[in-house]
Amino acid sequence: MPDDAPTNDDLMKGIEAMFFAYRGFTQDPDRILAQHGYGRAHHRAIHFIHRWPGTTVSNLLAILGVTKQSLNRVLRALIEDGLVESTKGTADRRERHLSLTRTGQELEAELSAAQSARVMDAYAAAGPEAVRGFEAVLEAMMDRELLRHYTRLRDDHGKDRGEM
Amino acid sequence: MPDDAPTNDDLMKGIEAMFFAYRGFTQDPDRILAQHGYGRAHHRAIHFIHRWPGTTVSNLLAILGVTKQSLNRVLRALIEDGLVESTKGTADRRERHLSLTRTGQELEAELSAAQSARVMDAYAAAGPEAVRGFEAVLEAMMDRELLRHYTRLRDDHGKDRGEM
DNA sequence: CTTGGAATGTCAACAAGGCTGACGTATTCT
DNA sequence: AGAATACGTCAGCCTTGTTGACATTCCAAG
Repeated sequence: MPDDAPTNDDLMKGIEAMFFAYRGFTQDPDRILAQHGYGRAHHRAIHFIHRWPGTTVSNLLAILGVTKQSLNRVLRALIEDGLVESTKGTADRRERHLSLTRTGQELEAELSAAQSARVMDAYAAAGPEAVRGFEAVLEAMMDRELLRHYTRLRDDHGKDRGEM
Repeated sequence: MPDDAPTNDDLMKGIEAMFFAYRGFTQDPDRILAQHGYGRAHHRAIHFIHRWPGTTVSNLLAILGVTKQSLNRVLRALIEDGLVESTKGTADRRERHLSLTRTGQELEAELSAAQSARVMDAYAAAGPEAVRGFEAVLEAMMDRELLRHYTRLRDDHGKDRGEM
């Protein structure tokens, strides 16, 4: 009965927990990125390109929810440094398909290892039951706009399988 | 048995969930702040001053984990705009004790209402069991350094009760 | 086949909010 | 008396977001 009506204090605690947890969440990647002269924006690009290799610039724009000028600055650096490869589309030659080079994959692995370790530790400490709850709450809290674009991308990617 | 070993894909999903959820989490406050010419940094200051009225600048520095120059810029604006009040300490007159003015409390209430609504909706959608899991995982994911400072502040605040 | 719009890149300018380094001023502690 | 603390401030730099404008290439529809 007291469960279905969270108090203001409960909500405050949740809000502060999100703040402190997000700090912890980004801490380790931030350190690694700084060593390479990159920031979080580069991490996000690298992450989603790794996750959906061959995806286009406009897909990335929709997922990340930033302007093309902002993304382009980041992408240009990654391409110049040889971490990301940009190839013209075959079906539609206006599109650029993005993928990680060998070097890019190495950095991605390093970042992913650090961040996953933190998440894995938290999962282990809280237990599998808690993890399901964690994911359920995050799911309900997500930005609907970005999520919509992301699920669309996932579906498109599924359809594309075998033709690339 | 499969539960105690999250796959790479599980971790990836968790990582992306944190990204999209944090976006959702900050979305509504960001809109309100923009209308007032403020940003997230102002929100964080307002939040913690509201939470611990009379707290000092160095406490805030430790909790937020930023430099005094960065915090000062934000604080100066809030004080000049009449949202935050800074008063010299009585015990130690080098300290500045921060509190929200009437106007500051109004903005805090507006921000808090928006953010709490989003969190409350997510809690309601996921259920009370999930909320406990959510908090357990966040707890384990938190930045230890900031958290240490924060719990110290909470304890100090308890001891101070009645003398301010 | 022309024409509108989509996908991309780029230049310029600006703002928020981090950072470092250096310096000044009360005030307290030793 | 002198060191250390709490705070404020100036100056400059970086990343990452923004808007606006313009060019190119290419697809698709009239």
